[in-house]
Amino acid sequence: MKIGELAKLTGCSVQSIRHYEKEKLLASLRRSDGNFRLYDSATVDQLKFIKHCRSLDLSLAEIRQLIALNQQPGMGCEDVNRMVDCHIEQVALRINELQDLQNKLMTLRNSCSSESTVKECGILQTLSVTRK
Amino acid sequence: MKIGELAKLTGCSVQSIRHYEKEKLLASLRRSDGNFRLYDSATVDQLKFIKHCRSLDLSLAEIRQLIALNQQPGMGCEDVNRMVDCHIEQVALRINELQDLQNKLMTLRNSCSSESTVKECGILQTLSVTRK
DNA sequence: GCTTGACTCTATAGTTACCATAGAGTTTAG
DNA sequence: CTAAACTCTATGGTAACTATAGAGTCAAGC
Repeated sequence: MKIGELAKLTGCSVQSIRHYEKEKLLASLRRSDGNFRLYDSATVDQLKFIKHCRSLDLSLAEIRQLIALNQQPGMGCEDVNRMVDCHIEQVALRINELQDLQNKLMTLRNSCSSESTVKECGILQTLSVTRK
Repeated sequence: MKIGELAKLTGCSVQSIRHYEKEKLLASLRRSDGNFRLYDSATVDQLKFIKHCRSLDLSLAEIRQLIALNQQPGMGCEDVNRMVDCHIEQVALRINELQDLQNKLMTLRNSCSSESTVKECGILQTLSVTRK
């Protein structure tokens, strides 16, 4: 199977696949006589794994780690748990930041009525004031 | 005042200031004989304005727009209002995305107990399964 | 006068996970 | 046999900086 078919089967773009290969998430496999990448069904599964991880916003570095861990079946999986825990924490932090931001933006928005001119615009005035 | 002092007064890094200049958020002002940038107190205010906007996660392009608008005092400020509204919406969307992500990550995390081995790790298994 | 240190200058590379493009080669269908 | 569709590599772009290199400037102390 060539890269285009793999892309269709997995929903990844052709460039992503080449990118993952460069980043060592996919082994560089055989090439055809004309130097085209050739894949089999195992790659389809691997790529779906990667896609699934990406949908959870895991970084390529983290995914690389998971793949490596996956090849040590006997080891404990605390590292995996830790990674996910850490990720959950990061996301929680980011949500809090954004909620703060949301509040600030709402306050800002309320400082101007729509019929105002730039000169009197409460938003621009607020932004110009030095605070905290 | 040279760039280092401006940086200290505003809490921006020296590089950021140069970056803002390159991005046309600050006018390129006078230079000293030795080609050092020279600033006055007006620049301090301008930079504080920019910093305030950045703390609200407005992009440099949006800030550039606001600065331009600010120079048209007679015009209506609907554009300003629209920009802020749009931003609020974007942030709300992002928060929702992250909350979805949070839920997925929690579910994933619950699929593995800490004492497991890689081979049996519920997380890795879950990630390997093709879904949806 | 000279040196040392602190400061500044420009230009460039790196960050992240790709997307877009150029220019070339390969394969396949008509 | 040719044209379309596909693939290849290499490069540049995204956002808002940070970090670095290598060079120049300036003030103070000896």
